[in-house]
Amino acid sequence: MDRDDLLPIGELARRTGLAVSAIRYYEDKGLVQALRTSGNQRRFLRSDIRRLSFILIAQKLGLGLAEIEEQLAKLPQGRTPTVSDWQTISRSLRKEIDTRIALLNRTRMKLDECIGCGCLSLQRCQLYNRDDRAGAAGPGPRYVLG
Amino acid sequence: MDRDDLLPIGELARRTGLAVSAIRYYEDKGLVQALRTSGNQRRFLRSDIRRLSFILIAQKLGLGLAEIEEQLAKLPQGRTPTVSDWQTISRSLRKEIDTRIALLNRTRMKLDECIGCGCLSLQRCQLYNRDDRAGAAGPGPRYVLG
DNA sequence: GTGCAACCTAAAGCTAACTTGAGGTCAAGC
DNA sequence: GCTTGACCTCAAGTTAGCTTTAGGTTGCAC
Repeated sequence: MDRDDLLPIGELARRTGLAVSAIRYYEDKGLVQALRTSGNQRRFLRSDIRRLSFILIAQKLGLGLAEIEEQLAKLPQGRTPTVSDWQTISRSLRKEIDTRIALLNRTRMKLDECIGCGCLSLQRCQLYNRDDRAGAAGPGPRYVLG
Repeated sequence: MDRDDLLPIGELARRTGLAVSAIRYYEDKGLVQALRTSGNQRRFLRSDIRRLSFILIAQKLGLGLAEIEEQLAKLPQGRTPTVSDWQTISRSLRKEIDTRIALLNRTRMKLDECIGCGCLSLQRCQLYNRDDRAGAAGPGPRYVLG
């Protein structure tokens, strides 16, 4: 881990596509940590590129920064993350993706039925009928939204 | 369309699971319209239940209110939406879902490769390698994020 | 040793999508 | 006719996730 492995914030921004201000914001929120030069400038580890990239991907999945931090908390404090550190965290992300795909499939199936029956605007709609007919099973399109 | 078909805002809230304040907000944004009683209270059509439910579903898909409004704009102004009105709009939503599922599948595939190779933390990562190795193809995990 | 881009902090501003609060009105039951 | 809960408006507040602004410092190149 020699000097050359330490990146100034601008370089990290270039590598990740993030804005410098965003990275500082993440540091503030505890999602990344930076070393400091004698002149108080931030210096990041190479491994922070992955860390930030992970944040980007997880965000796309709709996770909030707080949840992402929980995931990242599984990574080691002092040392650079190993292969299996990232494997653990990736698997967890994969589960998240699976869940989302399943939910979308469910929604799509219901929607297909709707397209067929013209639902969404009719009494016999699979999505809303329960509430609309009975008005007792709790409000809204919860059937589809889980 | 007699009197009984007109719902006060609280009833609509109950039916959709939305907060009264949220419905007022949507009206303000032009997503729903309300009739008014002589005493200036809002009265909604039954069909607004679907309209609001549609908003809820579309939101779950990550659409913003502005985009949702675009969709809803396809519905007729004066009259109650027909079967085929909703079919049109549902099909459009279905496309959106398809896109999202495809993106998630792509991300998952890449992530699977990563779990196998330990990526995310290594040089040979499929997700980041391009940038990290070449540093030229543009920043960040764009490969996966599209 | 000087210039200037890149860096620093702290605070304020921004957008989305609402909620909350203040102060007042409406309408249905007793 | 009075109480009470549901309704009204308008303005301000809230959370997330940043960006922008202002005013100042660092560090590398010439």
